[in-house]
Amino acid sequence: MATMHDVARLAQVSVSTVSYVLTGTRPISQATRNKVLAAMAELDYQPNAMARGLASRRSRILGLLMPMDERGLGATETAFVTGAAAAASSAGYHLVLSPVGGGDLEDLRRLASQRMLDGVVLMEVQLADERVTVLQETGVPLVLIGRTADTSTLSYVDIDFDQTVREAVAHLVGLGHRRIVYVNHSAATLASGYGPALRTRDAFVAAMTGHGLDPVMIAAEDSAAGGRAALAAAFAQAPELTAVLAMNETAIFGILGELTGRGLSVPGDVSVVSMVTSPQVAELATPALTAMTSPGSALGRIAIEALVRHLDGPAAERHPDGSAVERHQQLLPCALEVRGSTAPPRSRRPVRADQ
Amino acid sequence: MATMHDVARLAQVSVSTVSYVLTGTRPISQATRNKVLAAMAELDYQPNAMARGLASRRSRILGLLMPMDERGLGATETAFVTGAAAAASSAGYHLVLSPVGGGDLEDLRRLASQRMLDGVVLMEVQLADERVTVLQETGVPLVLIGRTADTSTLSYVDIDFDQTVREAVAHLVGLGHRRIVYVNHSAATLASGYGPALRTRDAFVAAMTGHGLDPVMIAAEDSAAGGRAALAAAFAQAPELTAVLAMNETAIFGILGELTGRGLSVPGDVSVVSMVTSPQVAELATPALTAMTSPGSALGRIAIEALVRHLDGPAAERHPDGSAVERHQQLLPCALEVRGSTAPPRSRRPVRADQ
DNA sequence: CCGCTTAGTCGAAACGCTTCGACACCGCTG
DNA sequence: CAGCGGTGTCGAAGCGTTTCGACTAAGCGG
Repeated sequence: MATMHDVARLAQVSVSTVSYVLTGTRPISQATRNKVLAAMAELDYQPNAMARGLASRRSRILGLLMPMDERGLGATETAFVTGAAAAASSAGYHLVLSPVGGGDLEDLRRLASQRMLDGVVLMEVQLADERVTVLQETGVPLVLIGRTADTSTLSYVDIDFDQTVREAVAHLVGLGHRRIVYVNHSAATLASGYGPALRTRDAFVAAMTGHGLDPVMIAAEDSAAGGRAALAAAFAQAPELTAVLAMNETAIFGILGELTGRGLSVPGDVSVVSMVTSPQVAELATPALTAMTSPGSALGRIAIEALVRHLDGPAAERHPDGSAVERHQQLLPCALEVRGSTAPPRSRRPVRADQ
Repeated sequence: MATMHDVARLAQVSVSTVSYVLTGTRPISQATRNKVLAAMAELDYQPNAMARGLASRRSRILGLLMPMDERGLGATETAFVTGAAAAASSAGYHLVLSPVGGGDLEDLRRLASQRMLDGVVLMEVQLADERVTVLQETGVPLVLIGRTADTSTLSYVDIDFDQTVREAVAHLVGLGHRRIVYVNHSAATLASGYGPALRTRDAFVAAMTGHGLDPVMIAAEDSAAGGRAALAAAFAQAPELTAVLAMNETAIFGILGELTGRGLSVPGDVSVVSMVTSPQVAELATPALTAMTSPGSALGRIAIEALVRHLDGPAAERHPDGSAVERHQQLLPCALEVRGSTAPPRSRRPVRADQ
């Protein structure tokens, strides 16, 4: 491994000059620059990231902390990651993903305190999230995807669940549906304070009552079986339902399966809208699902851009004691994409008894 | 941020002593150790990863290079990642995931040359994979998931596709199926030299002819539509088929949809086996799919363990010119898990014309 | 009681880079 | 022609660790 010394010697300049060529911190004449560049090329020189980081006190590495649970990353999360990676790379940063499990809060603190990460994006934030507290304590610049309950001191980017639900409901109501059931995440997830689940619940109630309709919500486990059970529960609570709005991307296949099992057709008998879903997943179903497409890659890009702006910003105070560090707080709506799973309700739908 | 100097001063010892307490490189008396530990606790000291890395020439960071395409990480890949992360963490390493897109070979070289990664695991290896070459050139310790065509100088862990296909076919043949169609990845994927697709193709031909049966393979695009088209093609080529073996996790939902669309029931009319699939995905379908479950987390764990063994090994030469660095080469089979999508074929299946 | 190992500690030299202060040289202005 | 601001370059002092050689004080066999 060639070092800057080697390059400097070969180019017959001082080490600092080589450094200036690399970083552009000070003006260097074209002639010198060329000599140095030539030497670097000849030696196949690559700067040592550690040394650079130590001396400059910035690693140019951004961390994306993603909880990795067993059910994997959907296309939504993936879009998010790729958007973030692209944004980071074009800002001259590396993005590393760190799969942080649930339990290791101490691990998180260590990771953040070791000064290896210039900044951090935290995904899947809960309304009350200890990880946020821990990260804030370490003083590492932080942007959230999702929001905690109190967002006053935080930067975040999140989906505009309110508007998303409102649009979805409007779409169904516009088609003529009156009896719409919302299949949310599980009761346990709701109880744990998972923001999207809670916010969509409230938004659904608001949207439905706004249309003068009765909001029926079912909590479903994140599995196909959960979806089936949810649909059964839905028919029990609202036998005359004509439309299902589902937040639970995993349960939706169970919902569809159960619908078919009951001899009901989609969208003939029941319309289905999937929320916060990627086109890829929506296309998996038969018929392809009308869905609220999440702004995945935009979300990632914006989060990183906010972080970078903070890092590269002029007077970016790291530990401002009360001083006004600018916060970036932004909501992005999902876009309605109509596919084959929604249609006007049958005008005189034959009432089927719940089996 | 407290430094070692601060700790040393507070504990009234030298800096090197603090370092020895931390690393255990040299014996330290219990009394001194306690003083130092107390000082560290009091100052909330966290070693600076950069400085440590610079001085010791090892970052204790392992990279998991994963191509992130638009269709996201399945549960299989996720299991893989979590397995790897757990193994890394218990070996005292951090695991970072780097989403490397397709094009940036130069980027890859830079990443690997910057001495920020002690070792690298590369996922989704193609039979002819330039990334492998690039990484080998940088001299960074490397373990592959998957294999290139020539594996002589490489360490890898991979799925035993041969055995997996053999078992899947045996399961179907054991049930009485004679006419089995294999739905592989797309023709383009095959042409690009994607190992799993090629190896399973060959294994399928071998397994079927071994049973005295005629192997029919269809290439399907990675989408629901691709699955539908594939099924249509399958019926065109083998109208009397009673079983489908699918490698293409994405296409399988299209296959199921098309089957239903044709009025065929699973497993009554046609049995379906999904290969290299996670239980989570298998459960999404109705009925739940009989599948060959991939050894995801074991794969990740083993890859990392092999890498760590190489790094922590006694005389681990980084650039051995011809010397025998031990290679780790291992194949893991997928496990057959029978669910609801396979059954004996109808003895006298009513022949349906292709629509 | 003498040299020899061994446990325990220290000081200083790296590690490979950034960055600060200094300085030389240039062409200008007044 | 003194003085000045700008440009281009250098040397050296860090950045926060690890690690090496050296030193001291015991402990011990002969």
